[in-house]
Amino acid sequence: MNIIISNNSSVPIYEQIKNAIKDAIISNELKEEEMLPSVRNLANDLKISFLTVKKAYDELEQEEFIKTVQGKGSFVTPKNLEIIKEEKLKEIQDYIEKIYNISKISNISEDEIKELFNMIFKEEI
Amino acid sequence: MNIIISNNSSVPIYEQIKNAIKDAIISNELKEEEMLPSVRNLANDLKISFLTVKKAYDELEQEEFIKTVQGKGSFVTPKNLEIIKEEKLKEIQDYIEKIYNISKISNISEDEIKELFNMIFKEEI
DNA sequence: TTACTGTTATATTTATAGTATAACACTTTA
DNA sequence: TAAAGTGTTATACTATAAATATAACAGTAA
Repeated sequence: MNIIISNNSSVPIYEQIKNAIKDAIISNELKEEEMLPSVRNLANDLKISFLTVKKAYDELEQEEFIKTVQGKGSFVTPKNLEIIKEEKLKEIQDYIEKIYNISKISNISEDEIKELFNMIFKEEI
Repeated sequence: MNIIISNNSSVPIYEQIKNAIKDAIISNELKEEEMLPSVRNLANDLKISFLTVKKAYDELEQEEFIKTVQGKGSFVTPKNLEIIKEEKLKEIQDYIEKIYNISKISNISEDEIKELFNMIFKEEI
């Protein structure tokens, strides 16, 4: 698994790790029941403290993306893909609502937004 | 002008003020050359330190939304509305790109997104 | 037993947000 | 010119979150 973190980002390192692992799970790069890197290994690779990795793993466990067992390691939770998809649809909905609010305040038409939308979605086929 | 701030928000107070004033300028609630509340007045109204308001005003000045003159006050910069609109379109574009990335990773179809989009944009007419 | 896993506790560093206070400087108006 | 309103600056302080360092502890598997 390829995790890239940035020190300069305003996003905390543990959040960056969380997001990278979530994405890997959702895209099936990390499969169900698969073991994640150990907190110490990942910490060494990323040149950060293992406590930072642990924080990321702890939160991923709370959100039920992974399951950690002392002495064994952390593993991807077998999860209903539909549930994850619902969560992602919710995220997209939030973004669309933000776009909606900007458009209302700035007097930007729905057509202009659709144009942008089509541009971004078509440009890579 | 009506500014509502929240202490609990993870968004810093000075950012909340910035956003509220930007929105007021963009929606023309605050018109060109109009004077903003003084740092002390706004600070009193919001029950916060005037330094927090000043920080918001300083950044708004850097972004050229307002112009501050010592001894006089802060005023809305006369600004090409097209430039502001371009900035807002850029913001929308960024959100659409985020949506695009989520959809790629999560295998969510363009049609599903369009459906959400139409739902949100149509529901308030 | 050894070498992996994760866990916990304590302390420290760093950066950011926000506050408090006081003194100072410019502008307007009576 | 004085007063009252603007903004400015400097210093110090508090609170919080993020991240680290270190060390000791505990479970698992070969």
